[in-house]
Amino acid sequence: MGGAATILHADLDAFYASVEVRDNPALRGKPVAVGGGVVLAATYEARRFGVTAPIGGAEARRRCPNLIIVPARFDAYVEASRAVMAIFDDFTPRVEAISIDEAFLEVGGSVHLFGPPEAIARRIRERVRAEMGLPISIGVATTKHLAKIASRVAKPDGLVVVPAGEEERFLDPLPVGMVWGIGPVGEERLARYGIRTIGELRAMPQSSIVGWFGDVWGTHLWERARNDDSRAVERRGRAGSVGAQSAGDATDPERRHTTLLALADRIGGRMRRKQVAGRRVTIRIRLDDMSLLSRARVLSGPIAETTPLFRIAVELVDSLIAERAANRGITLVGISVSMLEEAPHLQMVLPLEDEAVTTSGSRSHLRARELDAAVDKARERFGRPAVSRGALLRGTPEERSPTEAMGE
DNA sequence: TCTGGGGTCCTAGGACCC
DNA sequence: TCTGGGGTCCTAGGACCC
Repeated sequence: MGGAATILHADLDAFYASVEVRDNPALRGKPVAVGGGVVLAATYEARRFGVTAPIGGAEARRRCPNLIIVPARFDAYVEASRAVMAIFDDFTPRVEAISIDEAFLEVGGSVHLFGPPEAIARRIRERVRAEMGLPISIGVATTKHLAKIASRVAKPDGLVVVPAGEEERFLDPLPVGMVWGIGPVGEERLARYGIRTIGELRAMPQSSIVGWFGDVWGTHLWERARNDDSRAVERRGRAGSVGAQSAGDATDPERRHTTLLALADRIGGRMRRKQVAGRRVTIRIRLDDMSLLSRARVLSGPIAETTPLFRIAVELVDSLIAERAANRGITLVGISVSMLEEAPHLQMVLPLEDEAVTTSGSRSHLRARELDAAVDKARERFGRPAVSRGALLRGTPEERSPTEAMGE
């Protein structure tokens, strides 16, 4: 089976909460949660009381009366994440960041410089502790999947190495919920067949698992149970979608439209900053019973402008509500844009570009682009709240703009 | 215990084409 | 005569991850 154990999975412990404790020593050793309405992260002292993301703030206080709740500072977390990833880069060029607080590292090529993988893992942990003041756990194994499980077992603030040849002995006693991709629903389904550990899952014939979970998923799970995972560590390309959502009462149309505009604006701004545009717009609503409904539209050309995105979203959301959720409470709305393409020309409107845009798009498309550019620029100088787009909300969507900015 | 916001991937079924 | 099989694209929904 496979080669040597050269894949690291590094995972910062209780990341947001650890940053808060680091920056405010008075919090050290105390039960701390980050968030407000909902707990986003909690220190291990708080977890002992059952405070885990994502429970509500009120419930968290009930479980742990001494809990200290601090608001999230996302800028600080992004900054800390970048610095930690830069430390990883010092040990290997093959770093695959999979979220703000975790990454895979392939260190097979770094052994001649820094010693065996276990030594590299130890040095990384020391540097992150010394330079960033943050605890980090690392798993070392022959595959990504196993390294990820190993880092979970290592938590908090630990290191677990699974040498080549030891994979099954390590995996078999662990609960199936540790397998990446098996959540509460999958765990429950497997329990009905009497399968609770990875070893029990591994003992099942592939045909049974495929029968339960479908072709693709079943095969994935079967392979993961036997550590059959050949995925390489690769630097990530850009994301496949850009989205935003907002929980809260959106039953009233006016309020809903205001929320949708804010979401479209946030998404549009992010897309323009990343220089991408997308062809599919998906909206999502949540009803008062927590059920979710979605609707999508594929456009003939990609968009990244706030105005058309807003108008398409309103249309999809309102028609979905009219057809499927009239007289129901709406508790969340969300927009997402996918099927992204590079769009390097989006950010600025230059004089020369006017012609190109007018011939390939419509006149209103160009105006939307100019408006976006102006708003983006003003925000850069004066900050977000300085500029709002009140005019878009007056009247019905149809009255606002003469042309649909989607493809022609 | 009724819970945020950002994502990914998969399934099933329908429309449509040859 | 309503009938094959294969492929692609799209829509809606679900589960999962951090």
